[in-house]
Amino acid sequence: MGELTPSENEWVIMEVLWESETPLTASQIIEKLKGIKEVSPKTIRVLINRLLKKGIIDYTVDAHDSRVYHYFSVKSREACLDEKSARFVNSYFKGNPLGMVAALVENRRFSDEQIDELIQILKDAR
Amino acid sequence: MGELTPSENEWVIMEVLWESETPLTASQIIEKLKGIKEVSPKTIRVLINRLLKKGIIDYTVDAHDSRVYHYFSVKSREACLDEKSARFVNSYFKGNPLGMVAALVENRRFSDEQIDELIQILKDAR
DNA sequence: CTAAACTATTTACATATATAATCCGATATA
DNA sequence: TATATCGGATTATATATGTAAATAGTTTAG
Repeated sequence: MGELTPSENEWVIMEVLWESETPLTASQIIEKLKGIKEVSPKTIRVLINRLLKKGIIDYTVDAHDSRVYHYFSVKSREACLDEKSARFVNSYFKGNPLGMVAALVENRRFSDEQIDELIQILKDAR
Repeated sequence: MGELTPSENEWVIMEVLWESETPLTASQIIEKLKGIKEVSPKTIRVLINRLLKKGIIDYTVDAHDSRVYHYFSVKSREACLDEKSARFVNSYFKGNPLGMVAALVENRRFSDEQIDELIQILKDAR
């Protein structure tokens, strides 16, 4: 059935749902994406359906207004990120995450402050 | 014209070319992939053509045997990795590479030895 | 010389993805 | 009440990708 993780554009919707405390209607999602993502409401609804089909989100129906769906994420951001990252590192860094970080450092993707922060994170992880 | 970087499967071929000192014929590439990647020679030739079309590789013709192409990479592994990583981090970590590393650490993707190694890499980068 | 084998090119087909329009039923408004 | 609107579902189209067969030209083995 293909990928179990959100595609790049589906991810934009997931961010909205992951941020929200409560389930959101399609209209609410569309509203929150105004300005952030220039994409047609029609497209957003299709993406929502694909996420449903993938089992990454689900919805509830309000007893009062049963014709509107309230969507919520079933899969956590952490789980999705972990899958995405694992696949990425496997495909392009021979499964070695250290190679990825080394490349980021090499390409100066981190500021000095971030490097310090990272060193701290790593020390804490030991 | 779409992506300028190799797709996941195209990447497998790129690894072979990046490793090689000299340009390789399709047959040589196929030979090197024996055992590593279980994919039809037909498929490999299609992937080679797509890489050509993307401008990621090119070929030369041997004066003696002009009907055989010798393929070589035009784009470095580093450049491709940098593009891939930038896009990945932008899409899934809001452009913050630190978030990615933090997630990898969080998920225990590094051994203690690797963590030490990383700390060293980071210190050297400062 | 003819047929088998090899090289590159073209075509094919299924799935994934980005993007959006159409359709259909319900509702709200003129 | 008639119509415009809104929500969800379905259909559509183009590109990217994985995967491989068909085609055609050249070469080499028999």
